[in-house]
Amino acid sequence: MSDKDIQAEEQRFREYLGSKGLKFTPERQTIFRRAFATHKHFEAEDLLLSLRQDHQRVSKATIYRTLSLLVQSGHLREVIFGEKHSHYEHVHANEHHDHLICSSCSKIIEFTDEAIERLQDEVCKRYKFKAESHRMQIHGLCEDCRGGKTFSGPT
Amino acid sequence: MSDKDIQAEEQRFREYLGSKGLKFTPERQTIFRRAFATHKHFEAEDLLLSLRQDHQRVSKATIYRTLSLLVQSGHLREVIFGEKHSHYEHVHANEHHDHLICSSCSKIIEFTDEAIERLQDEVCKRYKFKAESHRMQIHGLCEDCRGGKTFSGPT
DNA sequence: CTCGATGCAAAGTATTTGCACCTAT
DNA sequence: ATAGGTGCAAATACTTTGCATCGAG
Repeated sequence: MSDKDIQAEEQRFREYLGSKGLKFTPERQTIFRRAFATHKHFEAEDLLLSLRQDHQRVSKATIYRTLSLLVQSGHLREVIFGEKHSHYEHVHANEHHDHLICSSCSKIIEFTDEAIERLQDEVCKRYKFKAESHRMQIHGLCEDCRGGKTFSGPT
Repeated sequence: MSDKDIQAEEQRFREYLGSKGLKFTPERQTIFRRAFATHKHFEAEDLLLSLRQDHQRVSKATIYRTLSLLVQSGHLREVIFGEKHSHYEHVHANEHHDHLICSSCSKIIEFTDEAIERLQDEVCKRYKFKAESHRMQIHGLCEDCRGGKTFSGPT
């Protein structure tokens, strides 16, 4: 995602806030930019620490509140990897993908598969279900880890 | 799942415990039976309340400890629906399924789709990934909740 | 100026753990 | 007998909330 794209997204976030009578504060800008500066999954705590390292002080509460807004505005997507807390990833405009999660090294591989997407639509049709979002994860061992067979934990 | 099957599973759980030097206590039996008595998803708290209603007293700690054992023994599967806590479902021997989750009424519809399963295997092959388990969820509105709403699809 | 936003600390949830006593093997 | 199990309450981990103050629109 280019800087220009990020700028555009920031503008869109701004407009989203405006349309809801909410404000675009410096804190929200800081959080927005940091969330889009990284291209991997992160948790609320990661973001907090990352900002702290650069001496940007935003309270934990504001981070949670803003992440929630960014999910509502469609800028972030919540992904849950079997842990008890939320992970986020930013939405590169209309690009959906799913995840392969290595249970040994925790590596996360993203993939897309048109055929699977189509079949999901069919399943929905079968059940007269109106899909809003979906997520699919395959847990197992990645190429590197099947090799040495390092076994480290459950699913 | 028939009573006989459940008996057999209980026996298997007993053996699993034995093989690990663990004990088959009355509490574990109680929890095992209750977990298999219901055929829908449940949370730790549900199980606790259900037992309480029948005047079966098992501590919350023991429930958590036992559910964890049942996951390890392969009797339960953890399913996570985007909420912050775990849901469980018992594993009817080798029958895998996925979920449609209604965001309005929280109804959960189970489905299986051979074609999707096959495509998942292909994705794994593509990434040289050794799958151990996978989960797929589609969030949206169920037939009832779409209610009067006009069809949003084509035609 | 006026709502909405922020920080902080306290309150919630869901789950785990330390410990003294208990029990299946 | 003894390793492991149990209940309880306290501790965790993550997230939300109440409130006084602040600041964007």
